Amino acid sequence: MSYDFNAIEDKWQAYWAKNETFKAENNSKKEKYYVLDMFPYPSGAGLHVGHPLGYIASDIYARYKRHKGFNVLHPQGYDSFGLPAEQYAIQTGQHPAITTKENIARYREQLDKIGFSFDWSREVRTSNAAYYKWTQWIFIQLFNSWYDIAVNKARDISELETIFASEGNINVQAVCDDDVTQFSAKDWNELSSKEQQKELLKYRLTYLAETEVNWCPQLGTVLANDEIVNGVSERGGYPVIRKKMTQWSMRISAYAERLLQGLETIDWTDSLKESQRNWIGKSVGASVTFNVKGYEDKIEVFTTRPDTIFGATFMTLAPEHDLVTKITTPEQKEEVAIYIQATAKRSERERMADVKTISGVFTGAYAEHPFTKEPVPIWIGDYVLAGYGTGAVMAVPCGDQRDYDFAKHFNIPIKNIFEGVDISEEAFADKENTIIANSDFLDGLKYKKATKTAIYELEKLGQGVGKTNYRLRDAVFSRQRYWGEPFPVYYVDGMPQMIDIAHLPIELPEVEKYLPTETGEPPLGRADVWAWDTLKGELAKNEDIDHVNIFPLELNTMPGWAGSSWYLFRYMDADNENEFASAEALQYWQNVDLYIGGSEHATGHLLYSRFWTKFLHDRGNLPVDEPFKKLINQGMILGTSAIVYRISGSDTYVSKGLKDGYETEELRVDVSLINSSDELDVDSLKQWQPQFKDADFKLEDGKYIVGREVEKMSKRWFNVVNPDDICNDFGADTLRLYEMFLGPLEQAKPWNTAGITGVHSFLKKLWKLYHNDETFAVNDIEPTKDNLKTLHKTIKKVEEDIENFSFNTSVSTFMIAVNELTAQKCTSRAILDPLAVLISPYAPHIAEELWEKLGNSESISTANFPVFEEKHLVESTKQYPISFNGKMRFTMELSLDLSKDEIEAAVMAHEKTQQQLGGRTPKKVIIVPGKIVNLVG
RNA sequence: GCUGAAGUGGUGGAAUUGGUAGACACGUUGGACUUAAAAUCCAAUGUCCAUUAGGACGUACGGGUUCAAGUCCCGUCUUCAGUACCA
Repeated sequence: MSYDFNAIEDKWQAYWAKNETFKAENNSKKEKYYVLDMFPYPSGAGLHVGHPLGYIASDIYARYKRHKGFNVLHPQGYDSFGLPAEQYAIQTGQHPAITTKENIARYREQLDKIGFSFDWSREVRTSNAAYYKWTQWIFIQLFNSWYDIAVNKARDISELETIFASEGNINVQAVCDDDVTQFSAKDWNELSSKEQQKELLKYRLTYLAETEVNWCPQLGTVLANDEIVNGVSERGGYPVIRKKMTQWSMRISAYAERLLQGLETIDWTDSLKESQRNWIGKSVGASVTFNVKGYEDKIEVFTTRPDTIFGATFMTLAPEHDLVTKITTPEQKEEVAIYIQATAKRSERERMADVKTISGVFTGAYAEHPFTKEPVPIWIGDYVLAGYGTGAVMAVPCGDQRDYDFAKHFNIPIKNIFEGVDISEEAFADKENTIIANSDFLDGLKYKKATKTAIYELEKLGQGVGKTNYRLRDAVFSRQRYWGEPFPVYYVDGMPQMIDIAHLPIELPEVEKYLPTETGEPPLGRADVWAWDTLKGELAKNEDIDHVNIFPLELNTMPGWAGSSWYLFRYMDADNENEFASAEALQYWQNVDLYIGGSEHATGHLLYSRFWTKFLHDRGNLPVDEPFKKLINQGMILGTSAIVYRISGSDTYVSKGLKDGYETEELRVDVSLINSSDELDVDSLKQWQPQFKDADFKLEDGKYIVGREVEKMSKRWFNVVNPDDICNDFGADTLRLYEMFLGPLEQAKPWNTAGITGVHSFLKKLWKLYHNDETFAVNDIEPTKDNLKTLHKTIKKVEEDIENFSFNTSVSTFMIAVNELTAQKCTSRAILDPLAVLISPYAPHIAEELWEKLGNSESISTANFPVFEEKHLVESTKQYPISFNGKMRFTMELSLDLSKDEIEAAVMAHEKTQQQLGGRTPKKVIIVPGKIVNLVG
């Protein structure tokens, strides 16, 4: 009876589907455990072997936790809105809804083949109206909220209106737009309704504002900061320009401090937390106001070094700073205009690439130093960024290298305010190891005290205040695209109004042309879309908003991260039509215990979902304020591309070993045409693409050898390996084990099919352990001591491995166990029964099959097992000979099932006995739980 | 530049806390079975010296601590990832 993996896997996948084996119950007395994968974009390319890596790891953990007796929620779904789905639809000329549906069907088929224990009854798709109804609902909640700094949480906007009506905004501490001015209750009540709405918009957590956005003409949309990499769009790599547009924004900046603090409470990797910290970019310092000589205007700067204020010998403004044109003197006007034009021409990317060149120009104007009242020349320089702080700096050349370089370049005086520090070569940026000098009342003080004193004195003058600045910007939330959630918004007299939640969802209309436009006009704005009759008709039923026939709807759509920011909660109660999830479900499942996904979402999805979670928590909609308790980043599986070498200008391809004799160019060819020793199947290549049809090949030793390159797995490099092929040839259990065996979960590693036979033959050996040629060979004889030792050793190691997420070493442990038990000719049920349990999280199909043959009625996947619970004494005594001062001595290692305290007590007793007997005591005893290392004389 | 991670055989990678470095697997070599191949099984496989017995050297490099270092400390080099004029 051979190991027929295809039949076994089909059988059990059908069984699991039919019996809904992995359906999680919302009402359970068991302890809950929530294991989640980052849900995929259903792109047209389908899954490659890299995608399931994280899913396999989470599946092992989910299955393990079920065995441990937990009620495990392990759902899956699709992030089906957003740019990738739409780009694919554009390429294939089909409607995104159709391609998305097809892609999802394909993904599902591929996922099912691998045997995941997903609870598909809870599947979510962000592009389903039943789902995005609640995305729209959350948007409305954000619109109806403001952030109260006094209580440090979001509150209902109606409460703010009440405050305004009774006392104005004088006592309100809120996160709001910069241009908010003070008003009294009387002022407020005298405002027109429209003016009041305008004012409230400055406080709402999602608001409409004319902002400088990152506009990508090729994609026809704006992009968030995290969607731009090195100055070009993350998707497609197209140029991005700055443009002013009226856009919806999310006031995530209100949560900057809490997003930072919350990192302390969650179990994520340090590098990921560090990325979020950098992205939030907290810096503590002071805001200082400089008066401009001859003008009423003031220049506000942010500095982290108010202690160095006496070293400020000039100021630098960003070329885009509002005051530049106003304060520039007539003599400098031309020079300044030329400079501004030149910098505007340089793209963001060029500016970033070229940080060495120092450029700037003097405005001719002077500010006044707040303390010395001396004139401070005002310069413009593109090293000052308009987007950070106030777009202006007080330049302290002695303490900041950039200011120093700028000053040297333009011969601006440098004043040394550090005692005994040489600044003739470079600035002195060290805060800690110096004393301030030449600084009036700051003389003789150290950094800390000087900072405090400077802020105190500035506050006394009314020219400064201690301030904490964050790099985190509010997130632009509008996209000029078709394939996204419509906003539940219409406009009356230019002011946004929320559509009543009774009318949700606002469904995305069917359109003929969904391509983006280069001008920024949203696709929904095209005339043909005004067949949006369903919506209009629906809205018209409500007399209050009958005027949607006259007043326009919001035509932008939401960005890709909208739906993914809260999907984890929808899984808890996926079919609920009345709430995004019921209070009971949310209370029971709380949040995700284990989240596995790629690190590329560090500053996007993972930050936004934390933000929405905190917001919904503030508004009483969630019991938790962090979405993901523990997070693991799986490393990427890379492809190994195959390269052929074409002799330039010819149709002749030369084998790798001969290529140095020619001038060649490299072409990538499909990796499936290559065998395990890098030899190319020339005939298949000729079939593969027309360009190779009549090609000649220069062989070495009768073979064409290709070059190899490890790079990202991608269709365009022809290096994609499809998991379906692996499942067909070796089985899903082999694929699962092999992906784990490849190396540590979190590490990037190239896919290489070479080693897969080792894992596959392990499964065959496992099968043979339970079978004697044609018959099932397990019996009820007593296990031997060796049998038990092998089993218990394996249980201990596998449990440790799973808890530590070192799945790769478990596979080795299984191999050793099977080899040992085979050598021991073990046929005892008492061993082979628990062994099947142990392997089942990794290789569930074969485990189920063996488990059934063992005569068990219940599915191995649903039963709880004591095997992971037992504590066992592992008897292993090793002796290591070591050399100590020229004499042979021994160390002894004992593995005991005792706590650390118990071991300590035992060692003390041992020492005492040894002393009483006059024997030698150990020189050193190292104790760790479960083990003693005992150095004896 | 800064931050983080890492550097171990021909290859992927093991080695909880300092305690037999190279588990396990791939590959390679030899053997068994077979008419043959595949499959399967067995043996060898860090490097060097030695016929053997055995010995020397070995975890990027240079130092240090220790009875004992892949692991800890100091310095250097390299690679990968993230980030970047953040005032």
